[in-house]
Parts: sequence; C-alpha cells; structure tokens
Amino acid sequence: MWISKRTDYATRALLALALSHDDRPLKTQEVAARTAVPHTTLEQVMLQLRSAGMVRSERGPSGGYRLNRDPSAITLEEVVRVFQGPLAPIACATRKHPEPCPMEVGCSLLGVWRRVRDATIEILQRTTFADLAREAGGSWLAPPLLQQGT
Amino acid sequence: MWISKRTDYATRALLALALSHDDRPLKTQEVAARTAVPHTTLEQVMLQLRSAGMVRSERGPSGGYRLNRDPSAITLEEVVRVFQGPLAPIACATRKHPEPCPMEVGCSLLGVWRRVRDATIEILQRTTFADLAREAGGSWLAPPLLQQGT
DNA sequence: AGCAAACCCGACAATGGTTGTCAGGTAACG
DNA sequence: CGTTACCTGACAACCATTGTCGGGTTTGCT
Repeated sequence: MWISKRTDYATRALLALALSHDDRPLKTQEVAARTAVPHTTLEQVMLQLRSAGMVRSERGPSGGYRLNRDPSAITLEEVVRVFQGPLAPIACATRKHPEPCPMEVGCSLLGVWRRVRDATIEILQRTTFADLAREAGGSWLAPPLLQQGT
Repeated sequence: MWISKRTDYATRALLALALSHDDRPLKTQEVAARTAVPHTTLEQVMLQLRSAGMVRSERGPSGGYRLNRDPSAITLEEVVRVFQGPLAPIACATRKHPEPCPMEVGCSLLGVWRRVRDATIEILQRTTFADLAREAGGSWLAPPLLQQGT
C-alpha cells in the first residue's frame, strides 16, 4: 500500500501511451478516460513525467502527449522514483544518505530492510514499458467507454 | 519509506526482548532507552504487541514485558502485518479482497505489483527474531547509555 | 485576425493517516 | 498502604496526499 495514487496514475498513463500505435499524440482527456483517472490530476502527473524526460508534449489543438523514448528504455523503477523518492522501506536503509539508526551499531534489522529494498528494486528495474505493453496484448484491452460526464 | 515508525519501534522492541537473556522481564523504560524510542509511544506499541499475542506482560514493580513465544516462532512478516495491514504495494494487488482495478482487465502492471508483494513477503516470512538475535551477536551491542533526561 | 482547443503553472482546501502525549485507572510487590 | 509499572482512551499537532481551480500560453483552423 505504499505506491501513491499519483505513481499509479503515472504508470497507467505511460502504459496507455506505450500502447498507442498511432501517429498522433494522445490528449490528457483520452488518457484520463482510458485509465480512469481524474483529468485535472492527470495533468499534474503528466507535467511531472514531462520534466522527468519520459514524455513529450505538443501544444495547441491536435496536441497531446507521446513517449519521449523507446518504451524499452523506461523502467518502472525510474517512474516510481520520480514520484516517491527512495525505494527503501525505511529511512535507515536508503542507498543514498541513509538516516543513521539511533540504536548505534548492531541493528540486525537493517540487513532485512536492505534485502527488501534490493528485491523490489530488482523487479522494478527489470520491468520496462515495452514488457508491459507486450504483456498487455499489444493494444488497449479495456474499451474506452468508461464513465465521463461530458 | 513505507515502514511506519510504530512498526519500526515494534521490531526494535521485540529484538531487544529477544536479546534479553535474563529471567526478569524488561520494563518499557528499559526498552525505550535501548531502542531510542519515546517512552509513551512505546507503551502504545507494546500494548498492540501484547494483544497480538507476541509479548506477555507482568504488572506491578518488578513487572515488565517478555516474549510470549520462542523467538523462532515470531516472524517479521507477522509484526509488519499487525501495524500496517496488507503488504502489497498497491491496493489492487492484495491477497485478500483486492480492490478492483478501474481499468478492467488487461492491466499488465498488476503482475509486477504482485511480484513485488511476493518478494517482500518471502523475505519477511523467512526472518524470525531468533535469526535477528543471532545476527545481532547474541547480546545488545549498543551500550544502554543513550540520551534520557531523568 | 480571432477563436477555440489543449497544454502549462501556481496555489489551494480537504482529507486522512501518523506521531507523540496526557490524564487517569488498575494490578502487584514490599 | 504507597509506590511502581502496566493499561486505556482520547486527543492535538503534524505532514503528505489528493483533487481542484483560475488563469496563462501555444497552436491550428476558419
């Protein structure tokens, strides 16, 4: 339960983009409809993805978003880090600048937390959006007819 | 960063108890000093550990806490579950009552989240407080001379 | 030119969980 | 019978997250 909604939204949005084998970019409205994400919130997320260099935007009508790299060059780990920071389960087990354990040396728990950290990093690093798109069947399986007032 | 302070406190406290090869129980004050945890907060934590059946209490002067089972019968997984609930990184990937993904079928992300969940569960399940105590060197390495006003 | 679509940016209210504390109650030892 | 230490419930302060809004800028179309 430690993946935030925004991280979830970001990964879904990227998957939607990776599945779009179209020449035109995808509008946030389209992405929002397909991923069932509040539109205004998704805009925030896309901005962050853009400044992280994962997506590219085009403005004006007929604008929208598209991936900025090959899907095989975007890992889940990278996305999660952008929205959540360190992947360690606890502050004393981060790779960069671990917070010192007030118990001094000898805390054998540290080893376990580090193992959890490494296991999750390993999985998330191995998974690219090319993999995810392939597993999803190559196209958007869920029909885009979800709720949406207007 | 998803392990809460209280979970951290609980694991540290249990480790302190597992390392106490003494006949008398440990007072919350002692545990608090050795683990560098605010005393009043630690009391809350011990109560939860007690109602979960992991520790046992004795009241009155010369009272305190001791483990209620063999250290090898208490896993980290159990402790974390008591304080945090499900171990899945996201609500749609829990083992019991997963929250349905609004994107309908075909979300290939689910598989990854489940893999992360299983990896963490595996590690935490394998680790007992007997293991942790052994790794810690059998006794409390950090001297109990930490801060503490009174 | 002018309009409308869609991205861009900053700020914000509401929410909810976490953390630490407190006052008072109860059991046990000396 | 008093002190110690566990027990119980409630609570304020804090912090991150979530979703929203108003207004701006760029672009394509008529």
